[in-house]
Amino acid sequence: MLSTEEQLKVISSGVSDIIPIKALKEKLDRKVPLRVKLGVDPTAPDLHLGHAVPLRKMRQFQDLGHNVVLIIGDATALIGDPSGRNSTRPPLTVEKIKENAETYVAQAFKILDPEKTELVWNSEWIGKLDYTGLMKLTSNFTVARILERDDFSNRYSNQQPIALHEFLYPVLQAYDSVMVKADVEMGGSDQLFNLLAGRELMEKLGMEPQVCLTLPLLEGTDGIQKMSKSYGNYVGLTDEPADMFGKVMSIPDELMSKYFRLASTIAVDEIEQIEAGLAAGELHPNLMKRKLARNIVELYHGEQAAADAEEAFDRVFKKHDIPEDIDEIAFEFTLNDDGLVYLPAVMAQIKFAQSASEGRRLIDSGGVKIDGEQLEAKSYNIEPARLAGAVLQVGKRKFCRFV
RNA sequence: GGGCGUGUGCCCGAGUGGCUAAAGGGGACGGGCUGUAAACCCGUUGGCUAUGCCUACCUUGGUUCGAAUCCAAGCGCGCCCA
Repeated sequence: MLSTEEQLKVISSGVSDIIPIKALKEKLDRKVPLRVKLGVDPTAPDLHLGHAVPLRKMRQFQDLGHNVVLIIGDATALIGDPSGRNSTRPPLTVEKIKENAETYVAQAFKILDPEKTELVWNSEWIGKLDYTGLMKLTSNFTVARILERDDFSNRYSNQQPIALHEFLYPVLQAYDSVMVKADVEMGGSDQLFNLLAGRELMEKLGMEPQVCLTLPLLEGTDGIQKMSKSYGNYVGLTDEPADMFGKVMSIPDELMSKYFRLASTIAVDEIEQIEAGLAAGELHPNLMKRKLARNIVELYHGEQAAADAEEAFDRVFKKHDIPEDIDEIAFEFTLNDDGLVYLPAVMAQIKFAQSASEGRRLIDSGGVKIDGEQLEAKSYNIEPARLAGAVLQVGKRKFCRFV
């Protein structure tokens, strides 16, 4: 095992807080593998790089020789985490939870080392809690303590309802920590309250309290809002290699370092060199972003796919060529009275434009090419011979070949 | 239960009888510049083979030659009183 100092360097890379850092040092000094806990809500079946952040951090712990406990919160999912919410979440059905959990685990093991992962469902112990148990458990927390939490106090003062069972969420999450005897629990920075509740409960029950490690939220490809499916700025773990590469390339430069630290497998020492090189202007941002993109694609799709994705990227965006693999579309052209094809309608039908009107506008603004040749404004009607077997390009990234 | 206010395009938001397919901003998209980054510049942003036609300002009905704009009811949201 590496020295405490060396381990801390890796562990603290990219994190937003470790509370208390001193306790973590003491734990590491014992040279005994730690139990690192991450609880996940089986609510989001399609994971993206934002979800991968805590998983990556878990993997780093594993690589340092520690063990991780991944808790599927199937019991707590019935409540729904109130973190960052201003209203009660609708409860999930049991079947849906199972289904989500399965996809989650499948994707999570692309990152985690299965050998060093203990996978548990918290219904195992929460489901066994009886009335007496629940009373004992909840008596460890006061209403005032729970109400301190921002989400709750805001809702309370804004006269928005807080259902009684929502108070149980932090309590049960804390109970998870007790049951798995966690040394470290990690979560997003919005999870701090829940993590601290675990620390508090363990202490009350006479256990050594866990260390809370929070990770920053990862911004999406727009560089502004947190990565989320609903903002359309996410990089999905199951995205096609070429897409994934392109999306990573499109993140703002300022975000590179964060992505390196939170989403890539590149070693901390090397990241520090890259950061220094970029700051000094010795390394070109584009090359470094490529490195990042390649590494991330490699992680989820393998080396070959990453190399192919980069090549395809260059082809289209550097050489302005047509990509190798284009969707081939068997399309029956309908001819108008002049024996021509009305292209805007075709574009709408193959979803390259929202409507024929938009298709017309795209043509007028020079965004449409046939076999690489830009169409002039108002040239809506095309000879069928020109389209047969030709490649239609709309904008920078939409291609198809008519067959 | 009572009183008041509010509802506009993807989002915010102006408009308060005809000049409104609806100002302005954001976002998005297209073009230019580039490193598919950022910044910046230009353009587009309801539908329709289209110098015009059609559908649109919560819903339904009404007033009017004419309504996003006035009236009524309903629905949603918000505030105040009980």
